[in-house]
Amino acid sequence: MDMYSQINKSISRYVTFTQQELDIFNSLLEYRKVPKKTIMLHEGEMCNFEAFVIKGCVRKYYIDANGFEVILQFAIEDAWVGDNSFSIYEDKPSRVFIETLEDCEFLTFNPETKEELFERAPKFERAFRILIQRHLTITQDRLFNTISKPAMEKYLDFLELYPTVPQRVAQHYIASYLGISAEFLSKVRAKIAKQ
Amino acid sequence: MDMYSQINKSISRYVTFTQQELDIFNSLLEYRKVPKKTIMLHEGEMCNFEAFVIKGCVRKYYIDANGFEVILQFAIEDAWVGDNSFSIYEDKPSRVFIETLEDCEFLTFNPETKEELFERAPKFERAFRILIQRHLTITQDRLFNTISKPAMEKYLDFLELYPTVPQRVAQHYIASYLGISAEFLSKVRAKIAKQ
DNA sequence: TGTTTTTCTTGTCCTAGTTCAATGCCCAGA
DNA sequence: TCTGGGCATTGAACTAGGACAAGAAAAACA
Repeated sequence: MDMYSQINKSISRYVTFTQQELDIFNSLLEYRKVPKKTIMLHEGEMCNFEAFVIKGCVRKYYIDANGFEVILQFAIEDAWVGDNSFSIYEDKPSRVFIETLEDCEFLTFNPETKEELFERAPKFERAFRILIQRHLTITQDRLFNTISKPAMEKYLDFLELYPTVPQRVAQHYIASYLGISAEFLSKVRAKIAKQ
Repeated sequence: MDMYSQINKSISRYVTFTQQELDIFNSLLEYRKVPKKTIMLHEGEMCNFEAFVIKGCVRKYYIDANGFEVILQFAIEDAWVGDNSFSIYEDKPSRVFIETLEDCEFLTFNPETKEELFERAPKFERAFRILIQRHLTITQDRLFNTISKPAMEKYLDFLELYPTVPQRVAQHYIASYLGISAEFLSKVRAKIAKQ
């Protein structure tokens, strides 16, 4: 069981590839090991990678006009991170930060190797389209939750959806993800505890 | 200037197609005219279309547990609407409603014709991937705004981003899009007016 | 044209969530 | 083993925005 079996299984979930296609895929991936607390992408930089998480946990976040962080995504094992925003196509610098929260291992593409992949094995275009579609669905659901649910419900939903994350990251990060203050999350938790 | 020139220009924005490819594209599209106030997709149904708006305005929305509507998208000329959620790939029914707010004209795909398009002209896979990517970026920005900005700022941003929409749709729809109550939006507007 | 229905505004009261500050906690590192 | 710096918790005071109600205005429609 080599390091590619994990990513190959993941990419094959909605599209079936031949061994030859997977070989091309794997040959273009670059392995990267990144220590904890490393900022892999700063706002204002061009994002030159798209990373599949083999092991570890990272967060992707904005910083607003008042210096307030808003976490867009926690990426753990089997997830992809990168500035998968549209700005790449308009050559605009990234608006997000990406930071490791644990020691991490990735398999990564850069814009060139990804292009090469699509040229040599066009079926991957489809797989990545579906991937982004899933990402969009998750983001839309989250927007809906953010708007329409009270803090406690949001937190309980989060626990169900990402049961392993609370044990791995600081609570104030989860608060930031939910769009509530760290203090209030603490109060919500206290309320849940005494029920 | 026929009815396809608009959609062809739009789809060619980030990918260049041959005339032959565009011909395939156009031949698979179906023209649809839908009157105002028509619900084109109900929650619980399978979405069998993806529509490019030639003319008119539609809204896409969720209804939450308390019967409260949350608008996900206003689609006007040159935009695409559909339940472009991931659920299509898992054969799950839609969670959203889609309703025309004006008399509308569309060019539409259904799941079969879209598949046929990808088979006969695979380059479209790429164009639709980029399209979804743009959609994702917009949704992420909106999530960020929803979490981090006060109501007035959200409204002013909306005016800048969609300057024509306020003249076309009822204000309480905009409030729902922004995630604030209709009454409060009215108060925000009053405050802006006397400055 | 008047009538009905929908939309918008304004005011009052109320609550979920914020901000700020104080306290204690839990480790990571010397 | 001590120590200092992030974390979490709790409380008190405050506020942005919500809910409700009533009236005004503007569309829709016949």
